[in-house]
Amino acid sequence: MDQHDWQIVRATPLFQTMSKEATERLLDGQGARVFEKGSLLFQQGTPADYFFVIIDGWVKIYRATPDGTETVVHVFRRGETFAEAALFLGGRYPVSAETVSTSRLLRISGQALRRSIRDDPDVALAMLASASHHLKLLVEQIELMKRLTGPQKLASFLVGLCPLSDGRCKVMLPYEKSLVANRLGMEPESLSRAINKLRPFGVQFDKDEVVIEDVQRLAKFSDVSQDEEEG
Amino acid sequence: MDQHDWQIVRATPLFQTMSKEATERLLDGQGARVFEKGSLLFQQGTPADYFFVIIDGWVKIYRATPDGTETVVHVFRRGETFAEAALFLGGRYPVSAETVSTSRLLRISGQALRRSIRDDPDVALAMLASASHHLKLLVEQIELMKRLTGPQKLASFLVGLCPLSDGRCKVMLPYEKSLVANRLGMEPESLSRAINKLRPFGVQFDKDEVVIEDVQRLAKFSDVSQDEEEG
DNA sequence: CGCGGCGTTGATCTCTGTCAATACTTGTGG
DNA sequence: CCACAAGTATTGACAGAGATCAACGCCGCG
Repeated sequence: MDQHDWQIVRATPLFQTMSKEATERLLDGQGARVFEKGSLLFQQGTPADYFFVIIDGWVKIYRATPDGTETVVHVFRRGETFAEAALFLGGRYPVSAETVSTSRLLRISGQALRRSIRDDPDVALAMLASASHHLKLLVEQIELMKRLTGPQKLASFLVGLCPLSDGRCKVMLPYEKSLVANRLGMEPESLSRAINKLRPFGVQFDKDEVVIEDVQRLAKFSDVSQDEEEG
Repeated sequence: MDQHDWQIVRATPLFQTMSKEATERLLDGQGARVFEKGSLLFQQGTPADYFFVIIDGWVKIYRATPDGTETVVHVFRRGETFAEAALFLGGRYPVSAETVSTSRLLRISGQALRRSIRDDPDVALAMLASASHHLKLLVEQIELMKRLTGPQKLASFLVGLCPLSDGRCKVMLPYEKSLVANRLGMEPESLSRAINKLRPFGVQFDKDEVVIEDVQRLAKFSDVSQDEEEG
């Protein structure tokens, strides 16, 4: 693993509070593996033996429903870990995971993790911090889903993509629009319409490139009751 | 703490995998305290020093939004623990908590918990199992919110209230309908209408008493696309 | 008795899902 | 280089679900 990858690992919520030694022990000298776009990392219901660190790329976590449709629970990005929780839940993944872009991932053994937790209380605390962080993310997502309209959800999604919190900003949609739509709990058609409704607020879409005139204004739009701004 | 309370504690996801000794150390000889309906247990943004075990009653976890409305994230019941996660998240509660019925709660110090985790790896694993359980609940709730219509959400809520998984069942709504509505992500008016739509499926409402003719039928209704049953 | 909180009902409107038709993109093979 | 097919995105028309607004009933309480 090179210096760059190491930096990303050390910046994750899970590893940032963990000691250098404990981290190295867990990684066990393994490097990141490349997964093509669309690779199934694990499937709902199968034994949970590993968790993952995303060095680069995007991974969707989803549940398949009886009638074949899938519900995207979350899409993780570079610098995040996922599936740690599954290792403590009776040994089976409660969701499925798939790369939605070509990605580089570290795979870490659940066995090793358990051993580390037993050996080093700090690892345990780091795990708890990371799990709590995930909880918080989900809580926020629930709130978001309940409160906001389609265009507002899109706005808050875009704001989350921006590296800056104000001013002008150009970002790229990290994955397909149909996935963005699912992620935001709407149909692709509704996403298209949401995109148009955002245009008057200084958001220009061109393919998968998005130019946001004023990030703060967009953030405001996603927070306040929709018609308090000029339309 | 009497025998009965102890049994409830030992049945929680958190304590069931924890040793008897570790549990006793955490409880520290303290008994359950009674909280009137409407008691604020902690407020979003304040320092997170304790977590709670519900011996009896119901507690809502919610977030206040800028414009004054509140979004209910979850309502916990007897035999559940909550706010553990907050103890590992930079020291502040990210949500508020309030009893929605008169309740008996155990309050456990975050300090003591951290100490226990350092002393005993099994406590750490129990905590992780519990956090993972909460994660799973939230994931399920997200899926539920995205996929189901109002009546279906109500149906799945009622099924969750039933002690049995089939046959006839009579339950009481544990808290006000307006809270049920918020919990299910809809307006009180829509809940009223959902109640009516469930009547043809063998669900009778009388005030806060609900008689369900056939729990399994109701469960099926909440799972399948709405119009596959007679209506 | 009258007030206030909660719940229901009705009318209306808005948003989103659905279905169908049409672009646009990409990759394939001639 | 072009033709074609498959996947993906957009647009329009329509219907249904739910929000909103307003009115009213119910009930507990001073």
